[in-house]
Amino acid sequence: MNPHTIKVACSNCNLRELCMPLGLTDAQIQRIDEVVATRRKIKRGGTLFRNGEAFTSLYAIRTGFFKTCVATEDGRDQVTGFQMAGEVIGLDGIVNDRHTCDAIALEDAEVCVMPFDRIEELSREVTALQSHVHKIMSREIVREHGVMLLLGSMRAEERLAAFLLNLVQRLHARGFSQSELVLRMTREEIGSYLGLKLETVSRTFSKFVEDGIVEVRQRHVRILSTDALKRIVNNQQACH
Amino acid sequence: MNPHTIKVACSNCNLRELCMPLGLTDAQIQRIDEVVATRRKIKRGGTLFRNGEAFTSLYAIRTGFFKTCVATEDGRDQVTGFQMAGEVIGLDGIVNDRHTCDAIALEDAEVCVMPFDRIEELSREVTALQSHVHKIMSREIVREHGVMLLLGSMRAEERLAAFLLNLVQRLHARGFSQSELVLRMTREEIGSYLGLKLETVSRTFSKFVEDGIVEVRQRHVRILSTDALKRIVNNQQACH
DNA sequence: CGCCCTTTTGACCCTTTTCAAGTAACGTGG
DNA sequence: CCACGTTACTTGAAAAGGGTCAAAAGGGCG
Repeated sequence: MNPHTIKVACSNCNLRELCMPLGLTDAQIQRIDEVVATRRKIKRGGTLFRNGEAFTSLYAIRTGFFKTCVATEDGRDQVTGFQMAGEVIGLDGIVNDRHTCDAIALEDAEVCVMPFDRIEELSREVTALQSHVHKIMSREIVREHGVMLLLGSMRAEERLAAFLLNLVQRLHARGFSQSELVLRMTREEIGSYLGLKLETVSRTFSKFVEDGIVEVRQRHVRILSTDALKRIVNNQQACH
Repeated sequence: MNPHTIKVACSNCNLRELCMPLGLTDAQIQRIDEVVATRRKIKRGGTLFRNGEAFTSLYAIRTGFFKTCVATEDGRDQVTGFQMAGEVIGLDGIVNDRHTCDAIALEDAEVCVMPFDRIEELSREVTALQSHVHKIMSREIVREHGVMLLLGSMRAEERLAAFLLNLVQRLHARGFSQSELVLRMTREEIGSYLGLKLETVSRTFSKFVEDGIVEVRQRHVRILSTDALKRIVNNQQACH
């Protein structure tokens, strides 16, 4: 065996608490290692799966950053989410055994391939895994409710503020800064996610900079006032 | 036993093919009857569950029509979906053991109460049920992708056209007309779902009427040209 | 070093919202 | 069954928020 191929199992993965259930016995953790069949590396710009492809597996992101997007025949396109380490993608494929969106890596990435039939088999035996799978799917449904609220009832500034707060909060949960982040996506991709044109995203960033709420240098963003962003999302008066 | 209380089980429910898996053995169908604990009637305007309430069960709609909506503290409100007979609601509650949206009956309704712990227990034994639960959740995720596309990239006419086509298609699958429908919700609720103000919904209906695409009398809608609606959704030229 | 992609900014236009007024339908109670 | 109050719906006019088009500047990668 190649000495460089370190056996990386869920049982000793530092992301386990993000993508796997807690409070398992050692025996159960051993079994859950069986869920991950292989790993797969995807280069920046590469696709993990595409609309129409056969669904076989869910993917847990080990490193890197993805976007998922849906498209229509007439060329409309919508980013449905941005996913980072510890998050699971591919749930859309379960219902029809085909993926209905594209998953594209926004930076070099590595995922754990978890064949879905194996997940189903094992979750019949390990109750904690069964519950975990249900919670992951439910969490995605609730997340999308939030996006619908954003798209349906917020103005441009509110959308961008909510977006930044959400990103930085998820990054912070992974040990990164609460106030600084590097965007992995273009203004156009942000706009597609937020239901705005890229020019509007750019202008809104500029407005935030003018108002002293954030500093922006390219894709590097430093949040100067989290509270101001929260006030914008909550549609409150600035009470400097 | 009350002679008026007819035992209504999944095994002889004509909606079974909508809310339960197909191709079961008789023995499996018997077991699945155990999933439904009770039934519950909700009057028009009543709530099936509310944001913050403890999650215990999923609900299969037997009769009636529901809306689900999320809200923020600052009074923002978003209808996340309209549900009809044979559809399952409550999936949002799984992740945190609390509901995160309200489910409100838009007409007198009856639901089958399916305690979730019982569903999980039984789906460990009946593979078809397990698979079915996964597909229902995945279907909801895919549906919401479609709503995100609508909210993020369509104009008012396109949204309303897509909405009408979706409604009539689901009603047709339940044996109703392909071209006539009765809206169970107000213009305001349609607007909330579509990310539009009620005035815009009203104006867009009026425009469709002017163009001879639909007839509207209050909540009664007759679709005169399904093709025209499809062309609007697909952003195509009218080719009279 | 140079090309290309991304981003910014301006000016103008279009869609939708806002505000307002009036009308129609519905349900409730007498 | 009718009158009344309430809610839902329609329509107009003005305003605002984003979109579109265009041009130019800034970075990054080969």
